[in-house]
Amino acid sequence: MKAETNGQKRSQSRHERILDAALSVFARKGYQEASVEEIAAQSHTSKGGVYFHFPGKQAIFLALLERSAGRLRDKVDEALETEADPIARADAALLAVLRTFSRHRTLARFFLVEALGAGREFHQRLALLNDEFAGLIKVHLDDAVAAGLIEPIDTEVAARAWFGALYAVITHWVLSKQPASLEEPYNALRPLLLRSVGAEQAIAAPVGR
Amino acid sequence: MKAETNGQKRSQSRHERILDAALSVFARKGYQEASVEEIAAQSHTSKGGVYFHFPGKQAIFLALLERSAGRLRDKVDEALETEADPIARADAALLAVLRTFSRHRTLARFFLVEALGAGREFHQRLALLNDEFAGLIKVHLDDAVAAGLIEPIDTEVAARAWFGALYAVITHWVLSKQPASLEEPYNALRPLLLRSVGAEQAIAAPVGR
DNA sequence: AGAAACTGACCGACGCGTCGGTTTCTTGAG
DNA sequence: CTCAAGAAACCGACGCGTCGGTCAGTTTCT
Repeated sequence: MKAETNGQKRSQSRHERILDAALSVFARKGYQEASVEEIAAQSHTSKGGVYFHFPGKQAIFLALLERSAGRLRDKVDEALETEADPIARADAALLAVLRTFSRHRTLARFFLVEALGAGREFHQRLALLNDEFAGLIKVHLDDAVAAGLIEPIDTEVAARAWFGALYAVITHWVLSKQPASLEEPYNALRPLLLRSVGAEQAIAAPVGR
Repeated sequence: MKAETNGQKRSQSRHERILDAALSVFARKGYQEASVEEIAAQSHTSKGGVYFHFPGKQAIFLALLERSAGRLRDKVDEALETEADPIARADAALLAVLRTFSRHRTLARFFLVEALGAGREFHQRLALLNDEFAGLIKVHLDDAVAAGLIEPIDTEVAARAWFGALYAVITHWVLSKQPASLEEPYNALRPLLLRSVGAEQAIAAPVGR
């Protein structure tokens, strides 16, 4: 199919431009305060143009959420491929998330702060995404237990605790302006997480920059 | 001064009733969806009556936040008095928070979920409250380090990690309907937290019900 | 020529906050 | 104790700004 016409290309790029603008506006103003008009202006189109591509404001937000989650997922998957040891894989996943957010503060703000303020309709989707990531950690902790690397623990709770700890550290970084890098606090966090599941021997050198 | 007149008493109780209603409505609908009208109805008063006691919707929310935070603080302070050992004190603080939320799901939902969705104006205040609680944990971890109970670590990050872990576990409990009690997951969480700061010897029997 | 993409003026719902008016309480003089 | 007068508390209809969403008309592509 030679469906890759100019029209579709134009449409495609406009579609992306709208999402880019939405990310910027949502991160800057929050969901409620962001107006469709402003997203339209920032993507160099008009309100009607936006409504040609999306059925409504909510859909823009959801689409942006999915796109962002997908990109984050890709980063994590990519990082997972470089490690074999279960503990190292979990560690790599956390580090990948942290590095992505570290480079894209806007994304971090959107994901961790503004998404929660977007309204009841999104809590469900957000909870699923959180569960997905916590579940990812859990899988590797389970592997580590199975491999005898760490002693048996409640990996469900451990995974959620890791997730929450990472979440708290990143969110604090997003909301304050202090630490230039996220990797510095992570170097302090990592040993804590590893020790918490009884994997002190796995504590390696600090992550480089 | 015998200012404790009937009028002030009536006013006081109405004031409280409005906050009680606001807690219920905010927890049920979220900040944006909650209407002042509905809060008025639920507190058996009128819109004008509400506006006599509060300058606006935002002020109601803020007042409720402060009242709730104060009550939680009291619970924590109370729990702290029963323990002497720094690690036990930090543990007691966490448990007090957990138990309070466990008993008042509405409060938990308001504090941990809806408050974030209330808008940009509240992030500052919320961040301060979080810092306050994380700071409380930090103090006791510092004490534990000073007393040689645990080895020196970055207590700032450790405190935030503890906070985040607790936060994640409670939030998951709020959003899902599964575990009847919060104390069960906490019994799994506690050893993790203690181990994370190298205080395994302090792991005592599970908390009773 | 016809379809797809886009424009922006306009509509309508929604809900916060206001305000003139009413009820309930407090006070103190008779 | 009684009652008038002022203060405090309360009521609810309405004004008004805001913004998501619509649509008839225009431009750009195939």
